[in-house]
Amino acid sequence: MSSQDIPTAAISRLVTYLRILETLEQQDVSRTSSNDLAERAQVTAFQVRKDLAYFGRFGTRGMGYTVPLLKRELMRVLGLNRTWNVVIMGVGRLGQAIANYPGASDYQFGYVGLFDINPDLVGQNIRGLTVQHADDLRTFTHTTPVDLGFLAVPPEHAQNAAQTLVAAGIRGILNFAPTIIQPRTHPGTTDPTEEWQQVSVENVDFLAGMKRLAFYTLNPSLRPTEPTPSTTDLTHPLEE
Amino acid sequence: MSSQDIPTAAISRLVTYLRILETLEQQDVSRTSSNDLAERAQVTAFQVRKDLAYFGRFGTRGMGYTVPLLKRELMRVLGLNRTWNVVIMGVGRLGQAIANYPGASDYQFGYVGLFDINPDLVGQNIRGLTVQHADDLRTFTHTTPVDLGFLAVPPEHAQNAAQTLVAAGIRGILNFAPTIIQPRTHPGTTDPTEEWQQVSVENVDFLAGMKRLAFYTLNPSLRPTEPTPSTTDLTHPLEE
DNA sequence: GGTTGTGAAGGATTTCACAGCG
DNA sequence: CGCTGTGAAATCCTTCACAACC
Repeated sequence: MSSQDIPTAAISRLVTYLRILETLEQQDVSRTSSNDLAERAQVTAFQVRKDLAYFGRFGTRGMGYTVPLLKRELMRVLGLNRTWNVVIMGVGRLGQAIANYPGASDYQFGYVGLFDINPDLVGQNIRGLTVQHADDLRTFTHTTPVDLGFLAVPPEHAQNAAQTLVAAGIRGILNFAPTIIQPRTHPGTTDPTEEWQQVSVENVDFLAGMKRLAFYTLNPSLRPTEPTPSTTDLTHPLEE
Repeated sequence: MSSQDIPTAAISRLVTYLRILETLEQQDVSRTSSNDLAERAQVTAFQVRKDLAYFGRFGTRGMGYTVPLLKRELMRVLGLNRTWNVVIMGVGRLGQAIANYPGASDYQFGYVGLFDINPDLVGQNIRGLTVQHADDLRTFTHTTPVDLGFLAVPPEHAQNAAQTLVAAGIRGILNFAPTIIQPRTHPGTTDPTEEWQQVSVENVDFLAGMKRLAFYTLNPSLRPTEPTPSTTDLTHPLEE
């Protein structure tokens, strides 16, 4: 009950709220409300308020939320007000697409190194960075602090590549490979290794998304229903 | 209580189980168990059995599951034993990366059309397909049946592009843009339009994953804990 | 003996109603 | 008077224990 009482879904929603606030800010909207955010994020207003309440009190009763203020607070909560040094492991087609994707450079995410095991790629220059051999990652992290590793290798190499990242001291992995990274060095081992203990892995899985979509397109009735509180809190449940 | 009682998380896990079964089949492993699947998928064996039970009885008591049989059943459940005609809306860098990503062509997902509104791209040939103008999608669907649309346009065009897909009769959208697609034609409208009623949207969101990773790397204590039932069902809670 | 399939218990998340405050 | 913040209720999902069966 002590730690670990913030639902992971809440974190995903915070990212969504932040995105909405950025859009509002661009449109010079200065104020918003839990109802407005809820509608745009496709959740209930209760949910918005509860999610925010996990991290503090950011609104003004009777008034709502100030867009720039709430945006700043959410960025702080999510850790987006600092710089993040990122290496990409695997610079084939996928890794290069990631390196070139615009938007990652917002929020001070910066690519500081590109690594691969393919001799044809090592030495090549991509986006101003020279591709280095994966074996040199460990030495690299001695001179350059690296916070996150983006894993874009073929699925059969993903576990090994992840181990290379962890061995180099990297504690956050964004896994693009369609496979599950096991938090242990040796497949048989049951207890996670000490250094794996602190590693966070997030998955971005195109193929899985495709398959989920196939299922829900075939079975629309099993689709989770989007909440539709008519604009207001659904006070006046019925007239009485 | 009748429909809509299968957790969405269960569907994601089925995709994972299927992937594990494919790996096992490649390694000529013919049998598995809920314990084995659980360990590989990083869930509990209870969870595996419950997830499968939503869709049928696929195992043999005392024996476990037959890999090819369970694989076939999961493919059927997920709708992966039929062909899916896909169009890509938006063939900039991201859309082209998607078109070239290997693995999508498994399971009979096939790209039948590429669409964009950029005159520089329209007419170009990519992977054997000629890029067409988005305005021609509707006519296109009259001659070629299209099941799914992959949305890879810049976020500010995503809502419009989604509407084009839906207007053309497409009922499944895989959204790669970092934005939420509203299931309605006009922003103000509260009731989803008739045709949007049946549309399924799945999101594949690289930037959101990056931000969630930042949060959990900064707050490892809030990370959801992976279940670790020692290999067996955790019978013998303690010796007694 | 071993492993699945499942109703029931337990826990976690979401929904709610309203107190609290500008 | 309006909208947030929040303990309590309701719901949903996961875990469990064990019956069923090979």
